[in-house]
Amino acid sequence: MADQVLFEELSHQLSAVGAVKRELGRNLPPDCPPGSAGVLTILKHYGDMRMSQLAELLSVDVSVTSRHVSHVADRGWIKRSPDPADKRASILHLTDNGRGVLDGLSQHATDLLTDRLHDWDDDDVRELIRLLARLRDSFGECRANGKAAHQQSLPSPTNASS
Amino acid sequence: MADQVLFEELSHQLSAVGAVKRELGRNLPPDCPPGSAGVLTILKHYGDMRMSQLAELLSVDVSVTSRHVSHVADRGWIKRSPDPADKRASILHLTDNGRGVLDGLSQHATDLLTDRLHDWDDDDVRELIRLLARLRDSFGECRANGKAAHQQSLPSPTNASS
DNA sequence: TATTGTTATACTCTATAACTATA
DNA sequence: TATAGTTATAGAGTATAACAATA
Repeated sequence: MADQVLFEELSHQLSAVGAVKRELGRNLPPDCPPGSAGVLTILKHYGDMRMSQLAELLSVDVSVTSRHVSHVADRGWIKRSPDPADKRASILHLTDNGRGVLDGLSQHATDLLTDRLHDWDDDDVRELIRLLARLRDSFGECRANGKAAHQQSLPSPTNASS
Repeated sequence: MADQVLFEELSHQLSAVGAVKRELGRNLPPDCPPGSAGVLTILKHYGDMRMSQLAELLSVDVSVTSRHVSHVADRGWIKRSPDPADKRASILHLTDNGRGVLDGLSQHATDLLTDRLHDWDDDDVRELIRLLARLRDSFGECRANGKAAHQQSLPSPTNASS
């Protein structure tokens, strides 16, 4: 348990992350805004899933996810297959086309980070990843209260294409 | 220097921070959106400054900063004083009124973080703050290339009210 | 001529609420 | 009745460009 001064400072630093995120979101293909990139990234990372699961992993409302999904589906970057277990739902699947787009995005992000973080060593990067993931868990638990079933049914992160 | 897999993961985790920021931005007073809170926070943290410096610290364009500043100035939370050294510029100053609003915001953020991060210890919080600050520096340096003068003229962070 | 700051415009992201179809 | 997704609406953030005043 930390004290108030630390929490104020953390709050401050979290706000500043926005600039980094915007920088990472620049120079994307015109048809691929950050929201679309997020969809593709999650699908590659975790594999096929339903809309509701994707929304949970993106940490945004299902309605928002629906629009992003439509955007990438219109461009053939993902495919919506009917879910045999529930006719209301669809299974979202990253297409080869989408995988190609994602490879470009990934390369762009890597290039930028390679430049900006040239003086970081692996341990610091790993530590930052670990703490951000934990931060997200700490905030996400309460949101998933009482309906943790989907966590179990989610596939583990698998970089299927690499 | 880290490798591509780490950078992809970092990019992914950074995206997820948005949910935490939105959670922190909820339940603010109706007249104080996150952008206003950012202005007040920076002014308390660093002291009086000009619009351009504030924009730099917020990591957004001056035009955006101008709008946020107008919003909080209209409500008497900051004061714009003419800059004796340059008639085009103003010095932004946090008022007592604004300090009061900020105390409320700060309390809200602290309460939320106290709840969510109840199982974190100080060291992990400090480490996350350190890495986020460094991340910001790594991205900020390039932006200030060739015009680093303002960095020297900025007062050091001082929690003037605490 | 260059710089500080303001304003108009347009784009993206987000949540809420109402709605359809299925469970 | 409850849940999966879609769509319409509205609010907030941001950047670009054109502009006024001053350096």
